[in-house]
Amino acid sequence: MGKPQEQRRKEIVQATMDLTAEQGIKKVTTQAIADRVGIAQPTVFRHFKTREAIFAAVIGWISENLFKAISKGANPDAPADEKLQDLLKRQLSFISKHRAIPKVLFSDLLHLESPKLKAALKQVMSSYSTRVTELLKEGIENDLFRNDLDAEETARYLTAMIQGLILRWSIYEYSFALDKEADLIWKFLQPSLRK
Amino acid sequence: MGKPQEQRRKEIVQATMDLTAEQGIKKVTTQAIADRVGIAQPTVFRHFKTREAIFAAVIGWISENLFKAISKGANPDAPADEKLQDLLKRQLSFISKHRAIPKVLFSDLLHLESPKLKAALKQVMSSYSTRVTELLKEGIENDLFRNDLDAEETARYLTAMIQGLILRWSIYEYSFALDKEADLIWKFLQPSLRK
DNA sequence: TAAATAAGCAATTAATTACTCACTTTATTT
DNA sequence: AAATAAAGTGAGTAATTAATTGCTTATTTA
Repeated sequence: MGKPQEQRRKEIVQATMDLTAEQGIKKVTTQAIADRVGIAQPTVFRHFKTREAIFAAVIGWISENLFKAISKGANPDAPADEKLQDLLKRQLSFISKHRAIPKVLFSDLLHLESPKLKAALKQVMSSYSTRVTELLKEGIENDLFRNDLDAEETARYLTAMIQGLILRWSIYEYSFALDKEADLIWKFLQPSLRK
Repeated sequence: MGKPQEQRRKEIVQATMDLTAEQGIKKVTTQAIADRVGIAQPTVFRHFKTREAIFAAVIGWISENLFKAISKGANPDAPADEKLQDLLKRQLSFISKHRAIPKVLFSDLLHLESPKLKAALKQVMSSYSTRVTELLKEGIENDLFRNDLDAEETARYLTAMIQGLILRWSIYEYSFALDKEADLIWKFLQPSLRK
């Protein structure tokens, strides 16, 4: 045998993410993945049934680690506005370390190419949006945010803004520090959120 | 001869946009385009040198018509805040009528697949951003907007929010009225912009 | 240590698809 | 009406690439 199953799977997922960040999804062929990992192309299919399954695993990895990143070490007793700001910071910091994310997020995968992957990505976004909504509701109840805010609607705006920011970061070849944007955005939105 | 050059080119561009809206860029093969137009596949290459050239023409069409749509009939004497709100409305209204736009905007085209198309798309976005910046500057000078706003930065946030909104609209299969969002967003951002 | 199993590979396949070629049809020009 | 040239086509080509197959090698485990 070669390397044990689990390790190889991880290597393949990691290589796929690296290649995606560098070259975009379309150029990530099973051959390219194999080359990067240092195995033959058919061996890839020993570990994943299809190419799509590899990207499903990538989305799984992103999902799992994004939620770890935005919750790990967060202070649950902080006021809601601080928790929300912290969430933004952690999210942007995490994404800034994983450049494959925007390429996966803004790819043809999302656009009917693969219904399964699309559903998986929607799930990630939806969970994220729910978390933002919760924090907004908490903040509204505690008089930290304007009480005429619609939490769901506001969460959609926040999410939209972040996604747009990430798109720009990706289009401009990661040429600015994504994680530094969190404070600026927060400052800009303050008047729209604050009581 | 068949139809005159210019008309066929337009038909091909239109068919490409329709197919892109329905099925995403990847599935828009030259065969699919030919079928939709009602010509043979090789005939497509009489009118466009390559598939990429077709998409370049699509981006050209979007660019041209977006700028027509956001300027046509606008009142140049209105105050800057009204003009900005109007711009948002017109933009969302235009995009809501052309569902191919998000698929082109959020496609692998943008991600290193084709440097030329990427440059073309960047150009469109950049022109749009410039227009928003101008209106913001005008509004700041005329005391309609907060004078501590950074026009460029604020334009980026606005653009990001709109792009994020469009992404959501596309992911959720156009299931909400995009053009109705303009007023809501404007209302939400009011406190962050207004003097 | 033998049997079973997992991991690996070289060689191929099958499907897709942008693009070409040689030729025909149709419209326009002189 | 003949000449010209643009528009159109059927039949290919060449390249790419996900996935399969049959066989080999290494690792467990019974």
